[in-house]
Amino acid sequence: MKDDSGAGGMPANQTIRAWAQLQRVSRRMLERVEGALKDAGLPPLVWYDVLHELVGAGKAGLRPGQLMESMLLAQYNLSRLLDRMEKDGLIARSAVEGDGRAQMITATAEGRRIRRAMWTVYGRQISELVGDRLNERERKTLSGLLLKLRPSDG
Amino acid sequence: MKDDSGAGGMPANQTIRAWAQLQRVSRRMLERVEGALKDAGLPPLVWYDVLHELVGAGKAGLRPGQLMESMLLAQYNLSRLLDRMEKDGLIARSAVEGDGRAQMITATAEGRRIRRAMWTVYGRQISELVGDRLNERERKTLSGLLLKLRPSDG
DNA sequence: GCAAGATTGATGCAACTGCATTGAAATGCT
DNA sequence: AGCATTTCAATGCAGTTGCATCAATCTTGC
Repeated sequence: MKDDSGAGGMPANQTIRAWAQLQRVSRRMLERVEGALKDAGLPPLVWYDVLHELVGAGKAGLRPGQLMESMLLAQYNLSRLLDRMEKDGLIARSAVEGDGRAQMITATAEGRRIRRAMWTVYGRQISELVGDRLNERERKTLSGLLLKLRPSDG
Repeated sequence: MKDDSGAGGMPANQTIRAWAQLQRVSRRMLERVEGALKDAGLPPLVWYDVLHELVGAGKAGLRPGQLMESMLLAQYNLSRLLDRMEKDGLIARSAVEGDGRAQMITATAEGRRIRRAMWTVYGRQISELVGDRLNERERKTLSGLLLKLRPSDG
């Protein structure tokens, strides 16, 4: 152990403070973004993430399992999220050749349209919340620290 | 504007990355903590926060409004959270002399006991997730950056 | 004193989440 | 081939959250 209590002990005050701030700030920013989307009459942020992944994946679309991984979303949760998005016509489910269990998810034209509309709101929020508050060096530093904090998969 | 797109424009890639990482990491860490509490048969993290505030407030307790502010919790949400905690005997509501609308929330002995039990799990998680991954200088840097990110109240 | 408005907290309802389980299809083993 | 196991996705149910609204009490201005 180098300076804190070390593995297994109780955290130092500075550690607790960093943790608490991280949670508070992250949550507050998220609320801001969700609020801005709602004010614009747009769907919640998680819809954007799905659409973003799907558009990035191209015409073939993605398997739910892939979305699960990239979005850190539970299986049952994703399943129902896709239900809602399908009902709203933003995504389509299609069967997979050669595997009757599997399915392919793609974004519809309307889904792509909504994604663009969401980005005008979402992107502006990110600019206001992060871009306008941290300069490039600070953003890099932050990214680096967050990378270290990424929980291990174990 | 100094280096990013400036107020109103769309965010630079580095900005988006910092934002996305912040959200991902924060969420993953939160899931870890919630999971650890659940594995230990303990209540969710928000219960800890309530108990922590109440214990910190001393014998007199706190008004729901004060809890709301310190916890960034919506009123209706807090109201029902307190219902559950009261039902489990961890907090008590009492009338306020001279204001029939108001109430005072205090932690019961059982509530204080549960808080301690939760802290053994929660504190260990914070150590593992933050203390063991960032040294003191890094934690300070992170805190400083997060302070800058704190959304304004406007 | 009393009506209008503000404040404090609760609640009906719809949407969402977490957990466990199920159903259906594929794979592996013999 | 035949049956157990694994994989993929959906679902029943209980708990939680968000939103709007309500009910009770207090405050203000007259």
